[in-house]
Amino acid sequence: MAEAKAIAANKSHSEAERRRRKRINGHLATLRTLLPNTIKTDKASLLAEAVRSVRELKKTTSELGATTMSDDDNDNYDDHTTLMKKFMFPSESDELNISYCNNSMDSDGTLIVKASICCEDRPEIMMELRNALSTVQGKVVRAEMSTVGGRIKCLLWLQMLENGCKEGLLVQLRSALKVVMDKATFGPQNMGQDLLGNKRPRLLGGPMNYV
Amino acid sequence: MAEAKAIAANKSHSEAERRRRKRINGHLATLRTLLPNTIKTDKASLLAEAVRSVRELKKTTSELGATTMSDDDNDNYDDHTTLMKKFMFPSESDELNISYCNNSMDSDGTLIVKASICCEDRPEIMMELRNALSTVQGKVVRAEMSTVGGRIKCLLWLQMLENGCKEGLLVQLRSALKVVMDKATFGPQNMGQDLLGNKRPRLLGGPMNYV
DNA sequence: TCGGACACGTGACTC
DNA sequence: TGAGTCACGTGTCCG
Repeated sequence: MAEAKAIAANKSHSEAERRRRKRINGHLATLRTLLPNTIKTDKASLLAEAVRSVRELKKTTSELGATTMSDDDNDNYDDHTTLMKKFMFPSESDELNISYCNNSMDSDGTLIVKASICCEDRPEIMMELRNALSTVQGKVVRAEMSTVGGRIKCLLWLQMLENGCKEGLLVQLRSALKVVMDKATFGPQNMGQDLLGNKRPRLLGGPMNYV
Repeated sequence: MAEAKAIAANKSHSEAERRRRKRINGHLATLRTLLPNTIKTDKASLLAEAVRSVRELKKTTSELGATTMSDDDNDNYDDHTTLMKKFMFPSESDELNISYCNNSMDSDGTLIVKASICCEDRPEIMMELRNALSTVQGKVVRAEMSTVGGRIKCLLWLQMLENGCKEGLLVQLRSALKVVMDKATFGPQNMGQDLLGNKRPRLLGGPMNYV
């Protein structure tokens, strides 16, 4: 009796352990298909490669300034639209943010500053941005922009040439961009023409057909 | 004698196995520090999370069109400059590429096409790009640009609204962008003014001081 | 008491 | 042969 019990217990125990191993090895196999250069390596090397890849990919995305997706519990990342929305989409409210970029010390000691502006879109905005940026002692080394529904979001990476008085440069940058942002909403040409129909041409966003 | 041998062999065997387990668990621990939401989960769940993260990060980088870094053996990714160069930098030669974007089927069945153009920079190029794109039945949902040394590289993501005659749209897009690209090099205003000194204002790149 | 998760030592296999 | 890796069953701890 007791012996039969013990045998049955042992059996279920080993079976449970087998299931556990199967789960682990299954994930390992999946990982192997996902990673490159991992066709014939052993388990430990596979995990080392996984660590390396995760580090590299995280670095890439953070350098690009992409929002980390793991911040919430939404697992629905299957369509392009969702990714775009999470990555960089103009929001309904005007926004102006300036921050130092991660790992931004350049080889020659200059600093990369990231600025983002979100406001109403309009055709003159590129020229205005150019004018605004010309007042700042920094060089735009990268830009991204996206528009939807008549609003524009623009990300700018500025290489700050002068190491001295960083704070002053940031203040200048902020106020210069703020002018652009506010003009989009409160500027005269906007107040007038918007009521005539939204037919101004745009570089980005909106059906291009009627331009 | 033989028995002592056998015991010694068993000992080294179990020690080797112990080392192996230690290596594996070490990588697992590293992975645990790298991944979020993995403070108190078991080994299998950790690996599942790793799989999820790798998939997500790969998707993010591929959507952004970043070059996969694993393609070569250069491990020196420590500075911003290197990353930028690998990601997107204007090259010396004019380039025009059009391709379908990975995972680009949008929820409403439209297609995302990625176009990249690299040519000489000039202030009118934004306006010219806008004009060129207005001739194509597609909507620019995202753009990235970067300039250095008087050259510009521009990445465009276009959402193709019409499913029919895709190829025709791509041909139109290509020829429209080619006009912009070639005008930068061979256009009249370039031929003339370049010799007068390169003082034309630029939105991106180049010292902004003298604008 | 069960069931899950882990580390351990061992037999089998490969180079 | 010897050193490495793997799957397995088992002992142990925890909720």
